[in-house]
Formats: sequence, C-alpha cells, structure tokens
Amino acid sequence: MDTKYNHIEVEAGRYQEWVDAGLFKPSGDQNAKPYAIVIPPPNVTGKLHLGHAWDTTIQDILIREKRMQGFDTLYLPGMDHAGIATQAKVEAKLRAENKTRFDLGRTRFEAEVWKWKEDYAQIIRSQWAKMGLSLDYSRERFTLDEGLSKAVRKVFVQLYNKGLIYRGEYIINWDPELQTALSDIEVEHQDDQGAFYHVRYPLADGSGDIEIATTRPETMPGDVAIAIHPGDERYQDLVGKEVILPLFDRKIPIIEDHYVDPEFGTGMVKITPAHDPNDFKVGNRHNLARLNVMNADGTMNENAGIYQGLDRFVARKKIVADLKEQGYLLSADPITHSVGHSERSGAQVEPRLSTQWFVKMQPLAEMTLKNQQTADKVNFVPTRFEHTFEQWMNDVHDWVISRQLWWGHRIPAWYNKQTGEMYVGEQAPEDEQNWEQDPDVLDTWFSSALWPFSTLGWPDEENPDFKRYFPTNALVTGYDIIFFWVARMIFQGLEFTGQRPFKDVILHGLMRDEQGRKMSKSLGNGIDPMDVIDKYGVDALRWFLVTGSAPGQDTRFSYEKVGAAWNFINKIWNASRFVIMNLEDVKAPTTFPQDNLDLADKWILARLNTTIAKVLQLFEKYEFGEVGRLLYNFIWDEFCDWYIELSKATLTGDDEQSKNNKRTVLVYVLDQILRLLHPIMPFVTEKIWLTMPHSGESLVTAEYPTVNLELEDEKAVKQMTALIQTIKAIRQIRSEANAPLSSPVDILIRPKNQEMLTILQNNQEYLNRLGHPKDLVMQLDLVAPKLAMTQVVDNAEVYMPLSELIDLDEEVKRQEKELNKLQKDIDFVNNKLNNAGFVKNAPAELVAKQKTKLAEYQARQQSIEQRIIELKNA
RNA sequence: GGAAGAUUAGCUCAGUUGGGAGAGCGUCUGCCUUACAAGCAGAGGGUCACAGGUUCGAGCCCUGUAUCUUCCA
Repeated sequence: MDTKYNHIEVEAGRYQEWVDAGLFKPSGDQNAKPYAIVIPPPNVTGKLHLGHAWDTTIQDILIREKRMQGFDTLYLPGMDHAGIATQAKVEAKLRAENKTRFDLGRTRFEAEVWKWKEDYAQIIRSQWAKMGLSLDYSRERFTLDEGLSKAVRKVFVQLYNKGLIYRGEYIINWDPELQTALSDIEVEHQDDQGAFYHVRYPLADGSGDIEIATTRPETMPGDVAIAIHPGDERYQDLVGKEVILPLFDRKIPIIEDHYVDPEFGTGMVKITPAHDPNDFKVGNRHNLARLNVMNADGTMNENAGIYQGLDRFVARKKIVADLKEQGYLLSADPITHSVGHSERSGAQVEPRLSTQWFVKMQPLAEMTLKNQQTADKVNFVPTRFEHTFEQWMNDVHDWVISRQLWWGHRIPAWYNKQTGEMYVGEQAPEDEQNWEQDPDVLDTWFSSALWPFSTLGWPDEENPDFKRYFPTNALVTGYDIIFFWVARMIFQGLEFTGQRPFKDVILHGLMRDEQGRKMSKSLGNGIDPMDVIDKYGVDALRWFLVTGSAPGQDTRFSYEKVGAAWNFINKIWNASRFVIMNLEDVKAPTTFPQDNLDLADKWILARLNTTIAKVLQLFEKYEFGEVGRLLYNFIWDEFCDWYIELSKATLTGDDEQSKNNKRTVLVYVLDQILRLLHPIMPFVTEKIWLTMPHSGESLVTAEYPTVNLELEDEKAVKQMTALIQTIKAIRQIRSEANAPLSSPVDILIRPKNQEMLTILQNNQEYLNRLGHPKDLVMQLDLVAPKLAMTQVVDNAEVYMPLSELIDLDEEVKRQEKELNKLQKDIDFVNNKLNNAGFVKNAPAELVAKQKTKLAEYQARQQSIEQRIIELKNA
C-alpha cells in the first residue's frame, strides 16, 4: 500500500466492477423487507451540480446501509426531459447555425432534441458512476418513455373527466422570450428599479382632471376603466363620469371596486384587464372589455396605435416621452418594486391574457392536507418543512400546466376541424384526420409529479415493481423544490394510488459559495462536483457533503473543508496500512478472541460497540452530521491515537500469543470500521477491505455492524480512562518541561489505591511506550521527590524529578494555577450540592455523580496543596 | 404584509429528550516516536446576539428586541 491515499488508484475501475457483478440490483429476496428510493430526475440537458451531488449522496448512503442490513434495496435512476430548459438549449444551438425550430418543423426539431438528450444522458450516467451511486440501471427511466407518457395521459384524462383539469382564458405569467406560459412558482420576484409615473387623465366633460399613478404606462392603450374604492368620499362626484385616455383619445368610465386601496397612491387606478391579474378580476366583475395590446414576443400590437411594433420597454419610454411632451405627465418618481422574472430565461414576465390548461387545486389540496392528519402522512425531515408545505397547500393557486413548447408530453386534447368540438382522451379520436391535436405540451413537473409511481410501472397496478416497492421509503431533495415537485408528487400520489408516494422526505439545504452566496451561472461562482472529485476523490466529496452540515441547513462550499475530509480518509488509509502490515497470517475477522484480552482490547471493543449503537440510532433519524462526527472521533481519537499506538507496545514485543491476539482485535475493529464507513465512502473502504483478510466478495453486500452486548465493558472503559489520564499527565509534564520523548527522564507515580496500582502494573508496557520513562517507579507509599514536575490526576500523582532543569518558581506558579482551576470546579459542584432544590429534584444518579466529583476534586486539591508546600520548602 | 431559519472560539460550523460548551481550519510550543509531517504531543482561545421569564438548573423551553438570510403574498 502507498504511504498516501491515492483516490485515482482507489477508484479506478471499481464502479464498473460493482455494476458488472450486479451488486446494485435488488436482491429480490422475498423474505427481506423492500427499501426503495427513486432518484430525483436531473434535467437531461444539464450536468450534475453540487445540489445533485448532495442529495444523491444521501440517497446512496441510505440505500447502501439498508442493502448491507439485508433489505431488498432498489435505487432507481432516471432523468427528466426538462421541457423549457432543453428546448431552449437546442434552439440556441440552432440559432448558432442560423436556424430556428420553425425551419425544421415540429417533427424534425423533436428528433434533434432526442439526439441532444442522448448525449447528455450519457454525461449524467458517467457522473452518477463517478459519484459511486449504487443505482439499478436496468430500471432507468425517462419522463418521455412510453410507459411514463402513458401515465401522464391517463392522469390528464382522469383529472379532466373529474373536472380537475380545465381549459380557459385567464391571465397567466408569460415569458416573452421563450414565448410560453409559466406557472406561478416559475416566476422569481426581484426588486427592480422603476418609476411611478403620475399621469393626468382629463375628464370627458371638461370639468377637470384626475391623477393616476402607474408603473406600467405601456399598458395604457389597454386601459378600459378607472376604478376607485366604493364610497371613497373624495371621488363620489366622479362615479359614472368618463375620462379621456391620454394619447389615445378614447373615453373610459370611472367605476367603483373594492379591489382599490384608497390609501395607496391617489386612490384611483387604471384598469387594464388584459395585462394585470387583479385588473382581470375587476374586469370580470364589471363586464369590461379585455383589450390586449401586446404580441406574444412582448412587442406592442395593433391595439397600441402608433406604438405598434415597438418592444414593450421601448414603448414605455416613448409613451412617457409623449405624455410629457403633451403635458399629461405630472411627475415620475423613482421606486424600487418587486418585478417577476422567468426562472428559466430571466426575462421580465408579462401578465398575459391567454387560453391555457389548468389543474384545479382546491380539491386536491384539501385531500392532501386531510391525509397529513392521518398515520399515512408524509414525514418531513426536518419537521419544520411540514409547515412550509402545508401552508403553501393551504393557499395554493390553480396550476397552469400547458406550455407553448414542442418538447414534452403533447396535451391529449383534440379539436374537430369542422365543428371545433373538443375531445380529451388517452388516444386520438378514431377519425383522427378530422381532428387537430392541441399544439401545446404539458409542464415538465406534471410528469415528474408522477415519478415515484410511473417509474415503477404504474398505471399497471399489477406491475411487480409497483407492488413491491411502492410507496417508496424516502425522498431526498433540496428544500427549494418542495413546491415544484415534492408537493405535487404527494397530491398526485394520493389521487392516483391512494397512498403517499414516500414515507419520509429528507430535505437538505442549498450549497453556497465560500462567501455564502447562492451559486449561480451569472455570478460564475458554481463549483463543478467533478472538479472536486478530480482533486480530492469522490469519497472525500461525499464525506464533506453529508457530514459537513446540519439537516435542512445551507452550507458553504470550500475546498478547505473537502481537504479536511481528504485528511480523514488519508488517516484511515494509513491506519489500515499499519494494521495490514502487522497482520502476518491472521485470518478474516469473523470474530474476535474471547480470552486473553487485555485492558486496551476490551476498551476498544466496548467503545466500538457504543459507536455502532449510536451510529445505528442516528442513521434512523437521518442525522448524518452526527454520524460523521461520531465516526471521526472514534476512528481518529480512539482507534488511531490510542489503540493503535498502544498496540505497538505489544506488536514490538515477543509474546507471540499476545501479538496474535492484538492482530486479531486490530483487524476485527478495522473491519467493523470499514463496514460502518462504507455507505459514506464506498471506494476507499472497499479497496482497503479487499486488501486485508476478508470473507465475501465485496463490502457492498457485506453485513452492516450490529450491536453486540457481549462487548460492553464499563469497567474496562473506566480503567482505560484512568490509564489514559496517567499517560496524558506524563506527556503534559514533559511538554511543560520541554522534555521531548527523546530526552531520558525518570517518572514516578503514586497511585491512589491498590486497584490503580494494579492497572498501572498490568499496563506498564503501555506506559513505557507512550511515556518513555528512563526509570519508572510506581508505589503506593511513594515519597515524592522535592524537586519535580508534578501532575495530579484523579487516580494518581505523577512526578518527574528534574533537579537541574526545573524552574522552581515556574512550577509553583503552574501548580497554583491548577489549584485555582480546581477551586472553581469545587465551588461549582458545591453550589449544586448545597442547593436544596438540586438535591431534591435532580436525578439521584446525577447527584451521586456530583458527590463523586467533589470527592475527587478535593483529593486532588489536597495533593496539589501538599505539593506546593513541598516545592516552596525545597 | 405573512412565515421560516440564522446569531456559539480569529474563520466555517456542530451541539436531538434542559444537568459543567465541541470539531475542522487558523494561532502558540515541542517533536522525523519505523501507519500517516496533509502527521504526533501539548497549549491558548467562548458573559453561546440582547432583555426578560419558566426551572433546583437554560446554548437548548417561553416572551420580546436587534441584525442578517430565505420563502410566500
């Protein structure tokens, strides 16, 4: 083995071996419990980013742990056709060739996108492989697969027949750049600089003017009324009158509507039903015309008069200039206001009157919220996101599902060429030639909402996968897509399968850059997980992702943190190297020696057992950060720093029996450590495991550690703690006295009692190894040397005579400082014990513990006081 | 306007039934102790944002305030 962990060598070819050996396929064992996770399908046009890396790592950890625990595990891969994103990319490619999709036509364009899709799907698969995901590729799905498309059609038709899908003309969010409808949640609001234009509208009867404030003067040609709040005393005399629309010389009425906020602006607003969602509702109430003044691409149309053909922003400038010139503009005050932008293109969203398909959300939301009151509810981790979800569901709007795109599931609705009659069905009407299919496609999320069951064969409810693995066990994703995806899967799952689609939703946070900013293309601060893997290896990346944060909490990425993960792996690598180098011909560690265990052996086995118990508990609660911390501390601090160091004393000795024992324990603990770590860092653990004696083909299917009550040993832990304290005392004295291990010094120890003396005597080789005394004296009745460094611990006093070297004053100061600290401790404990409430109310165990502590402190205090006197008299 | 999160060591962050505050990185001192110098040993460093409250006991529970962030309208 190399002296350094080399991730390239460790990872090379391994994944393919696993896949070839079929280790990622479900065992299919009918006696085992099923455990299934479906991957959140990445956009087929994209590459995986750190967010994907994060949730797939968590998924893979869960799957690998369950697989090792004997579950029949299915981790199902797949991708999403990502309508808008993919189409946009392919159109951009065509543009570079000076072509548009219209040049190709729908069929050829779709073929072009499929080609594109194949290329990217391959990239994504290779990235999954690099991440080490234990996916069953034989079940890979794509949202546009025939089976999934069938599911989409069935769902659409069924919801339509139930009256939960409808078509109608409403104001929707329109992306003028991509020229498609967007759902509410595809609109991102951001504060933009704009202006509040105050415009004078003359009354038609010449009796004066009114003042209207607007941020969108370009919609003025679409104005059909002026509204005031009913009963607004200031304007009572105006109701029923008309005003003349400036620049357009058109008369429009003044009406009353509750929508108007009399406190805001002038208390009068212009009503433009075709260009504002609120005005649209006002228009409906008052039966006003819907005057659309814009084209789909955001330019002004024929209803805009002389402004026809101008882009909406150009038109705004022009109209403002004209208003000013003709004396209608009273003022223009700069304001910062919230403006909607397309999540995809970034274009300013235009509220647009248009005929679209919608899902009626109210009944679905009610059903979903009701289900959350039952035992079949979906459990969110952390639970606070359950409230986020329910709150959104409580106030959900109808979902615009049609998109004016070519790439996606075509809406299964046909219109009769002669009669205009509409037909909705899973198949085209029989006389298809007389019908025209709706040109639009469905929102991608409409199909991904079905993902947990459509991938398992639904709507064929007899499909063995669906029967066995649905509902799935866990869904892992970022909290940022609770509304987009998680919520929709839940209500579609309930509506169509009658069950929750997954039991638990595990949400992680957002990966931010080193300064805490969101990673984004425009900032160029994104980190490609593949670069991280190239530099540090995927095991380090996985360890960082999963242990570096608390549940649901955002995390800052930094190479430094990944570097720390690398260091840990290197530590494991080298510890393993040590164990393997010392193994001789020790066999596979199926068990550990029951007899002849020394104190250190019993201790490390007990500590291992405690660690296993805690890890198992924490995994159940998805507390990966805590799992990491626990394993890190056990491996580095206890196994490496103590057990391995102590084992050297035995291994360099010549007692063959003890040496063999030691080897067996070393290899047993290492084997258990590798098993514990394998779900998190599969590559390096597999490599090491295969290098050392092992039984079985691969860690992937090896058994996960379980708690073994026989290994518990409180006494050993207590004794070992005392031994460690003593060794630390020696080291501390040496360090304080600038006496490195290489300098020969005598060590004298006065144990507190016979038990401690026995412990020390039994473990003298350990004291020698880690304390390097020239001479080691241990006596119950030891007479402390006058001039010596002293360290008092719970069960012993440790001396290092240094008559020539010691700085007496310094040593007295050091002991006084120690005494000071001790006094504070004593005061603290005394305060508790003197508090009647504490003694009465605190658990007896705790009170007893405090009493023990006090006794120990006082004993140490006495020793130190005595020592100070001796030093002063020296 | 509504909701959620954050505020803990110089920096980045943990801290899960309330019982003497931890890690990584950084800092200081000393070590090539034959697994690892990307390491080892030792040290220093925190009125847990602030103000109240509950409790024998609060980083943790409750109320309020401040600052920052996010989501929704």
